[in-house]
Amino acid sequence: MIIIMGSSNSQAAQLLETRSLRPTDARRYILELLLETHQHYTPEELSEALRSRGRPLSIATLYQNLNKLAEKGLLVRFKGPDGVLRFDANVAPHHHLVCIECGAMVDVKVIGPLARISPKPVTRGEALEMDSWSIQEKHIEFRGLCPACQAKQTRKQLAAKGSKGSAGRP
Amino acid sequence: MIIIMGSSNSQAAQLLETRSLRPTDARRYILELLLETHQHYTPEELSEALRSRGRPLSIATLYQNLNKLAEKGLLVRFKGPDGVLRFDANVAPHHHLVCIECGAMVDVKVIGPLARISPKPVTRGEALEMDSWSIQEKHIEFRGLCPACQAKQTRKQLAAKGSKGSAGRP
DNA sequence: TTACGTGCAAACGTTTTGCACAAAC
DNA sequence: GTTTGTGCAAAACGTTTGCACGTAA
Repeated sequence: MIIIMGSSNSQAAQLLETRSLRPTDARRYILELLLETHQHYTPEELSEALRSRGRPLSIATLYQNLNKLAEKGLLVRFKGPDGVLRFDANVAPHHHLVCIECGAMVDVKVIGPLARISPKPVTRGEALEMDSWSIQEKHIEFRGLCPACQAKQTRKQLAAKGSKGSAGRP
Repeated sequence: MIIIMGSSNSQAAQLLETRSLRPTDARRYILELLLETHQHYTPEELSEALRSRGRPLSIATLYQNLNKLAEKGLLVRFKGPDGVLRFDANVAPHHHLVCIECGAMVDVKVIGPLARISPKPVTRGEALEMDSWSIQEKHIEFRGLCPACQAKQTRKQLAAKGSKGSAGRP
């Protein structure tokens, strides 16, 4: 087997090997796409992206492989706040920027004294229970509007107004 | 903000009135249950809880009313990290303790300099984009094991050991 | 009376599974 | 040759909807 141009092509195959997964086309295509784009794709988005790359996969194969890759730790499988299933090739811990309009997600690190952040009960009944939780991880979601949805909203506002407005925004 | 036990009967009816919703039995039962327990029920859990209180509702009625109550702002409708649909009668902003095993959720406030926490891009492509997000809200999820799942896990470990033990293999 | 709420059953979109065939080891 | 992966179609799951009947205003 010859490997040319060492970018994510070989990386995907290598990752599969490290988990004793057969480096089939389907798996490489999926993994390459997620590694290259750093995006948090839904199965549907993946299906379309793969088709548009000339690598269509049956829906069953797609789901089977996404689940297998996640099970082996090569992908993170999760659902966004909107409940939509997504997969992420960035398996290191990180936080998220989430668009409240379209559900888009971007990975972020956190700047600031995160260690000092701690929970405090809101309701009486839960206060008792809280002591006995074992907290293992803190995950922050920064919620707002992604550039695209912001632009859409701005456009809508301008259209609704008519005359007065502010400077253009790229 | 402590709710006196036993007063929620009329409270539910009152809340319904404030939103011009007919105080039907179905709605009162649902709202009372959520107000009393401060829990983040799934539709299925609600259905069972209502049945065990002698107030069974058809699944259609349950969903229809949950959605209507959420639409009117009496409940918050959202999906947990596991993607399971849940409803919460605590409509004030708050953070969550989430069980990574069973998905249980408890409301918390946050102690600490939350204002100083800010995002920072993880990946190259996203760094450019990040500047143009408008962040409106920070939501923290404290992830770990709830008391019940902790106990379950401890029991399992004890059972698995017997005498000597070292590593556990996932 | 008239509008709205209920509950059944059927529809819906998403994800999973059973199976025969094909590919990888 | 055995094990594993693929893809089709069908099943399963949670949620929503159409409709006839019942109930609150």
